[in-house]
Amino acid sequence: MSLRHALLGLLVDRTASGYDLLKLFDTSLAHVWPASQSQVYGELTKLAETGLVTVAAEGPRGRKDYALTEAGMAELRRWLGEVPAEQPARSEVQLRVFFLDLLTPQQRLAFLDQQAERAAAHHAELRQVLESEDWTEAGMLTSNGRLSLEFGLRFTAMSEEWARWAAKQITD
Amino acid sequence: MSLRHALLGLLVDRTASGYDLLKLFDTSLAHVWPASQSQVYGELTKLAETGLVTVAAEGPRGRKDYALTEAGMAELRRWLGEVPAEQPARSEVQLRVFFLDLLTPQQRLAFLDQQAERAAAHHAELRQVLESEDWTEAGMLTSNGRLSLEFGLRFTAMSEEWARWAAKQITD
DNA sequence: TGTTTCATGTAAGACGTTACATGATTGG
DNA sequence: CCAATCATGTAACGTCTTACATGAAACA
Repeated sequence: MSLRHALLGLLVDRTASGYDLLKLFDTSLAHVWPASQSQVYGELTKLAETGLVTVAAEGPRGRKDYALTEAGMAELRRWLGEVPAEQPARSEVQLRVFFLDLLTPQQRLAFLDQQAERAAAHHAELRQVLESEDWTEAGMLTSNGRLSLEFGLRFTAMSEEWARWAAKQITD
Repeated sequence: MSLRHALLGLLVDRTASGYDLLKLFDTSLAHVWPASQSQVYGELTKLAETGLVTVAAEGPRGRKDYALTEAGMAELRRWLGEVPAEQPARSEVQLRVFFLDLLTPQQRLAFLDQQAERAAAHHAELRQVLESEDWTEAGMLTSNGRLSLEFGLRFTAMSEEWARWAAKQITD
């Protein structure tokens, strides 16, 4: 139930509509916990029913401004205090690697090259975020966002290196 | 639909029952694409209905030995030839990092330390697999399995380093 | 006035998890 | 004969994706 907690977390220092939250997801949380429109609206309704958030105000086009309740804040803290369960790591790319020898040598190499390129592109994208963001501002990329971004940078760098290494391995 | 293709892939060089496949998942594919018992049996039934696999033989306790059909092999190759869609990376851990400042400084440090320990433990586990497996044997860990294992090793090493780095960052 | 942006909602279906349910065979 | 292992299946429930549907307000 991480989506629920992501929403609660985003509502800690602002009140927001589903529409606003959706944009926050697309910017700050996109690489960490993506969510679709229907999911966000659905979850907000449930959250309001449970009393973890309330509709603090209604705006122009049926806009509902949600605010975190005390119960919501308590739930968020409870979740953060929990020891997270180890989540099963699923990687379609690694699954393909398992069956790589069903491809021709050229195809294998092309696949790994492509993965390397992809990781490099993603890395560059994150680097741009790092350089463009104003880390002192109270946007959503606080110092914590910086930590998470660093993880992304390291992950993409590692992924590219691995793909290059793997390509070399299968060339022998 | 990766589960489907994982099953087809495992049936390339052996015929196997759902029970056998389940064990293969728990050993070789556990870290790449885990699957539950009900999922495996359900998918095999669908696969047989579609004609991608057939029941080649029936054994003792209602055991069904599945074999890959030509259509199944074709589908597997088609899938492997495809350019994989970039999959949304969800990480509960990184989501928690985003909201880390709702915890006390001690809790934050404890969380990151725990993550570092977890990554280190996972890394050690994979290293054991690397050292114990006989890579020349035709078990399921072929040279491809080696590539995938290397990814796991690098990923867990990177994760630990990141967590240690992050812990240092928040100490300042 | 017409296009863009804001804004919310629902429905169908795929995928995954956990739990329940059942029974045959093997080996000690 | 009893326990462990082999072996399959179903049902309920939660999550996520894609697509459909609708309309108000802002702005040019």
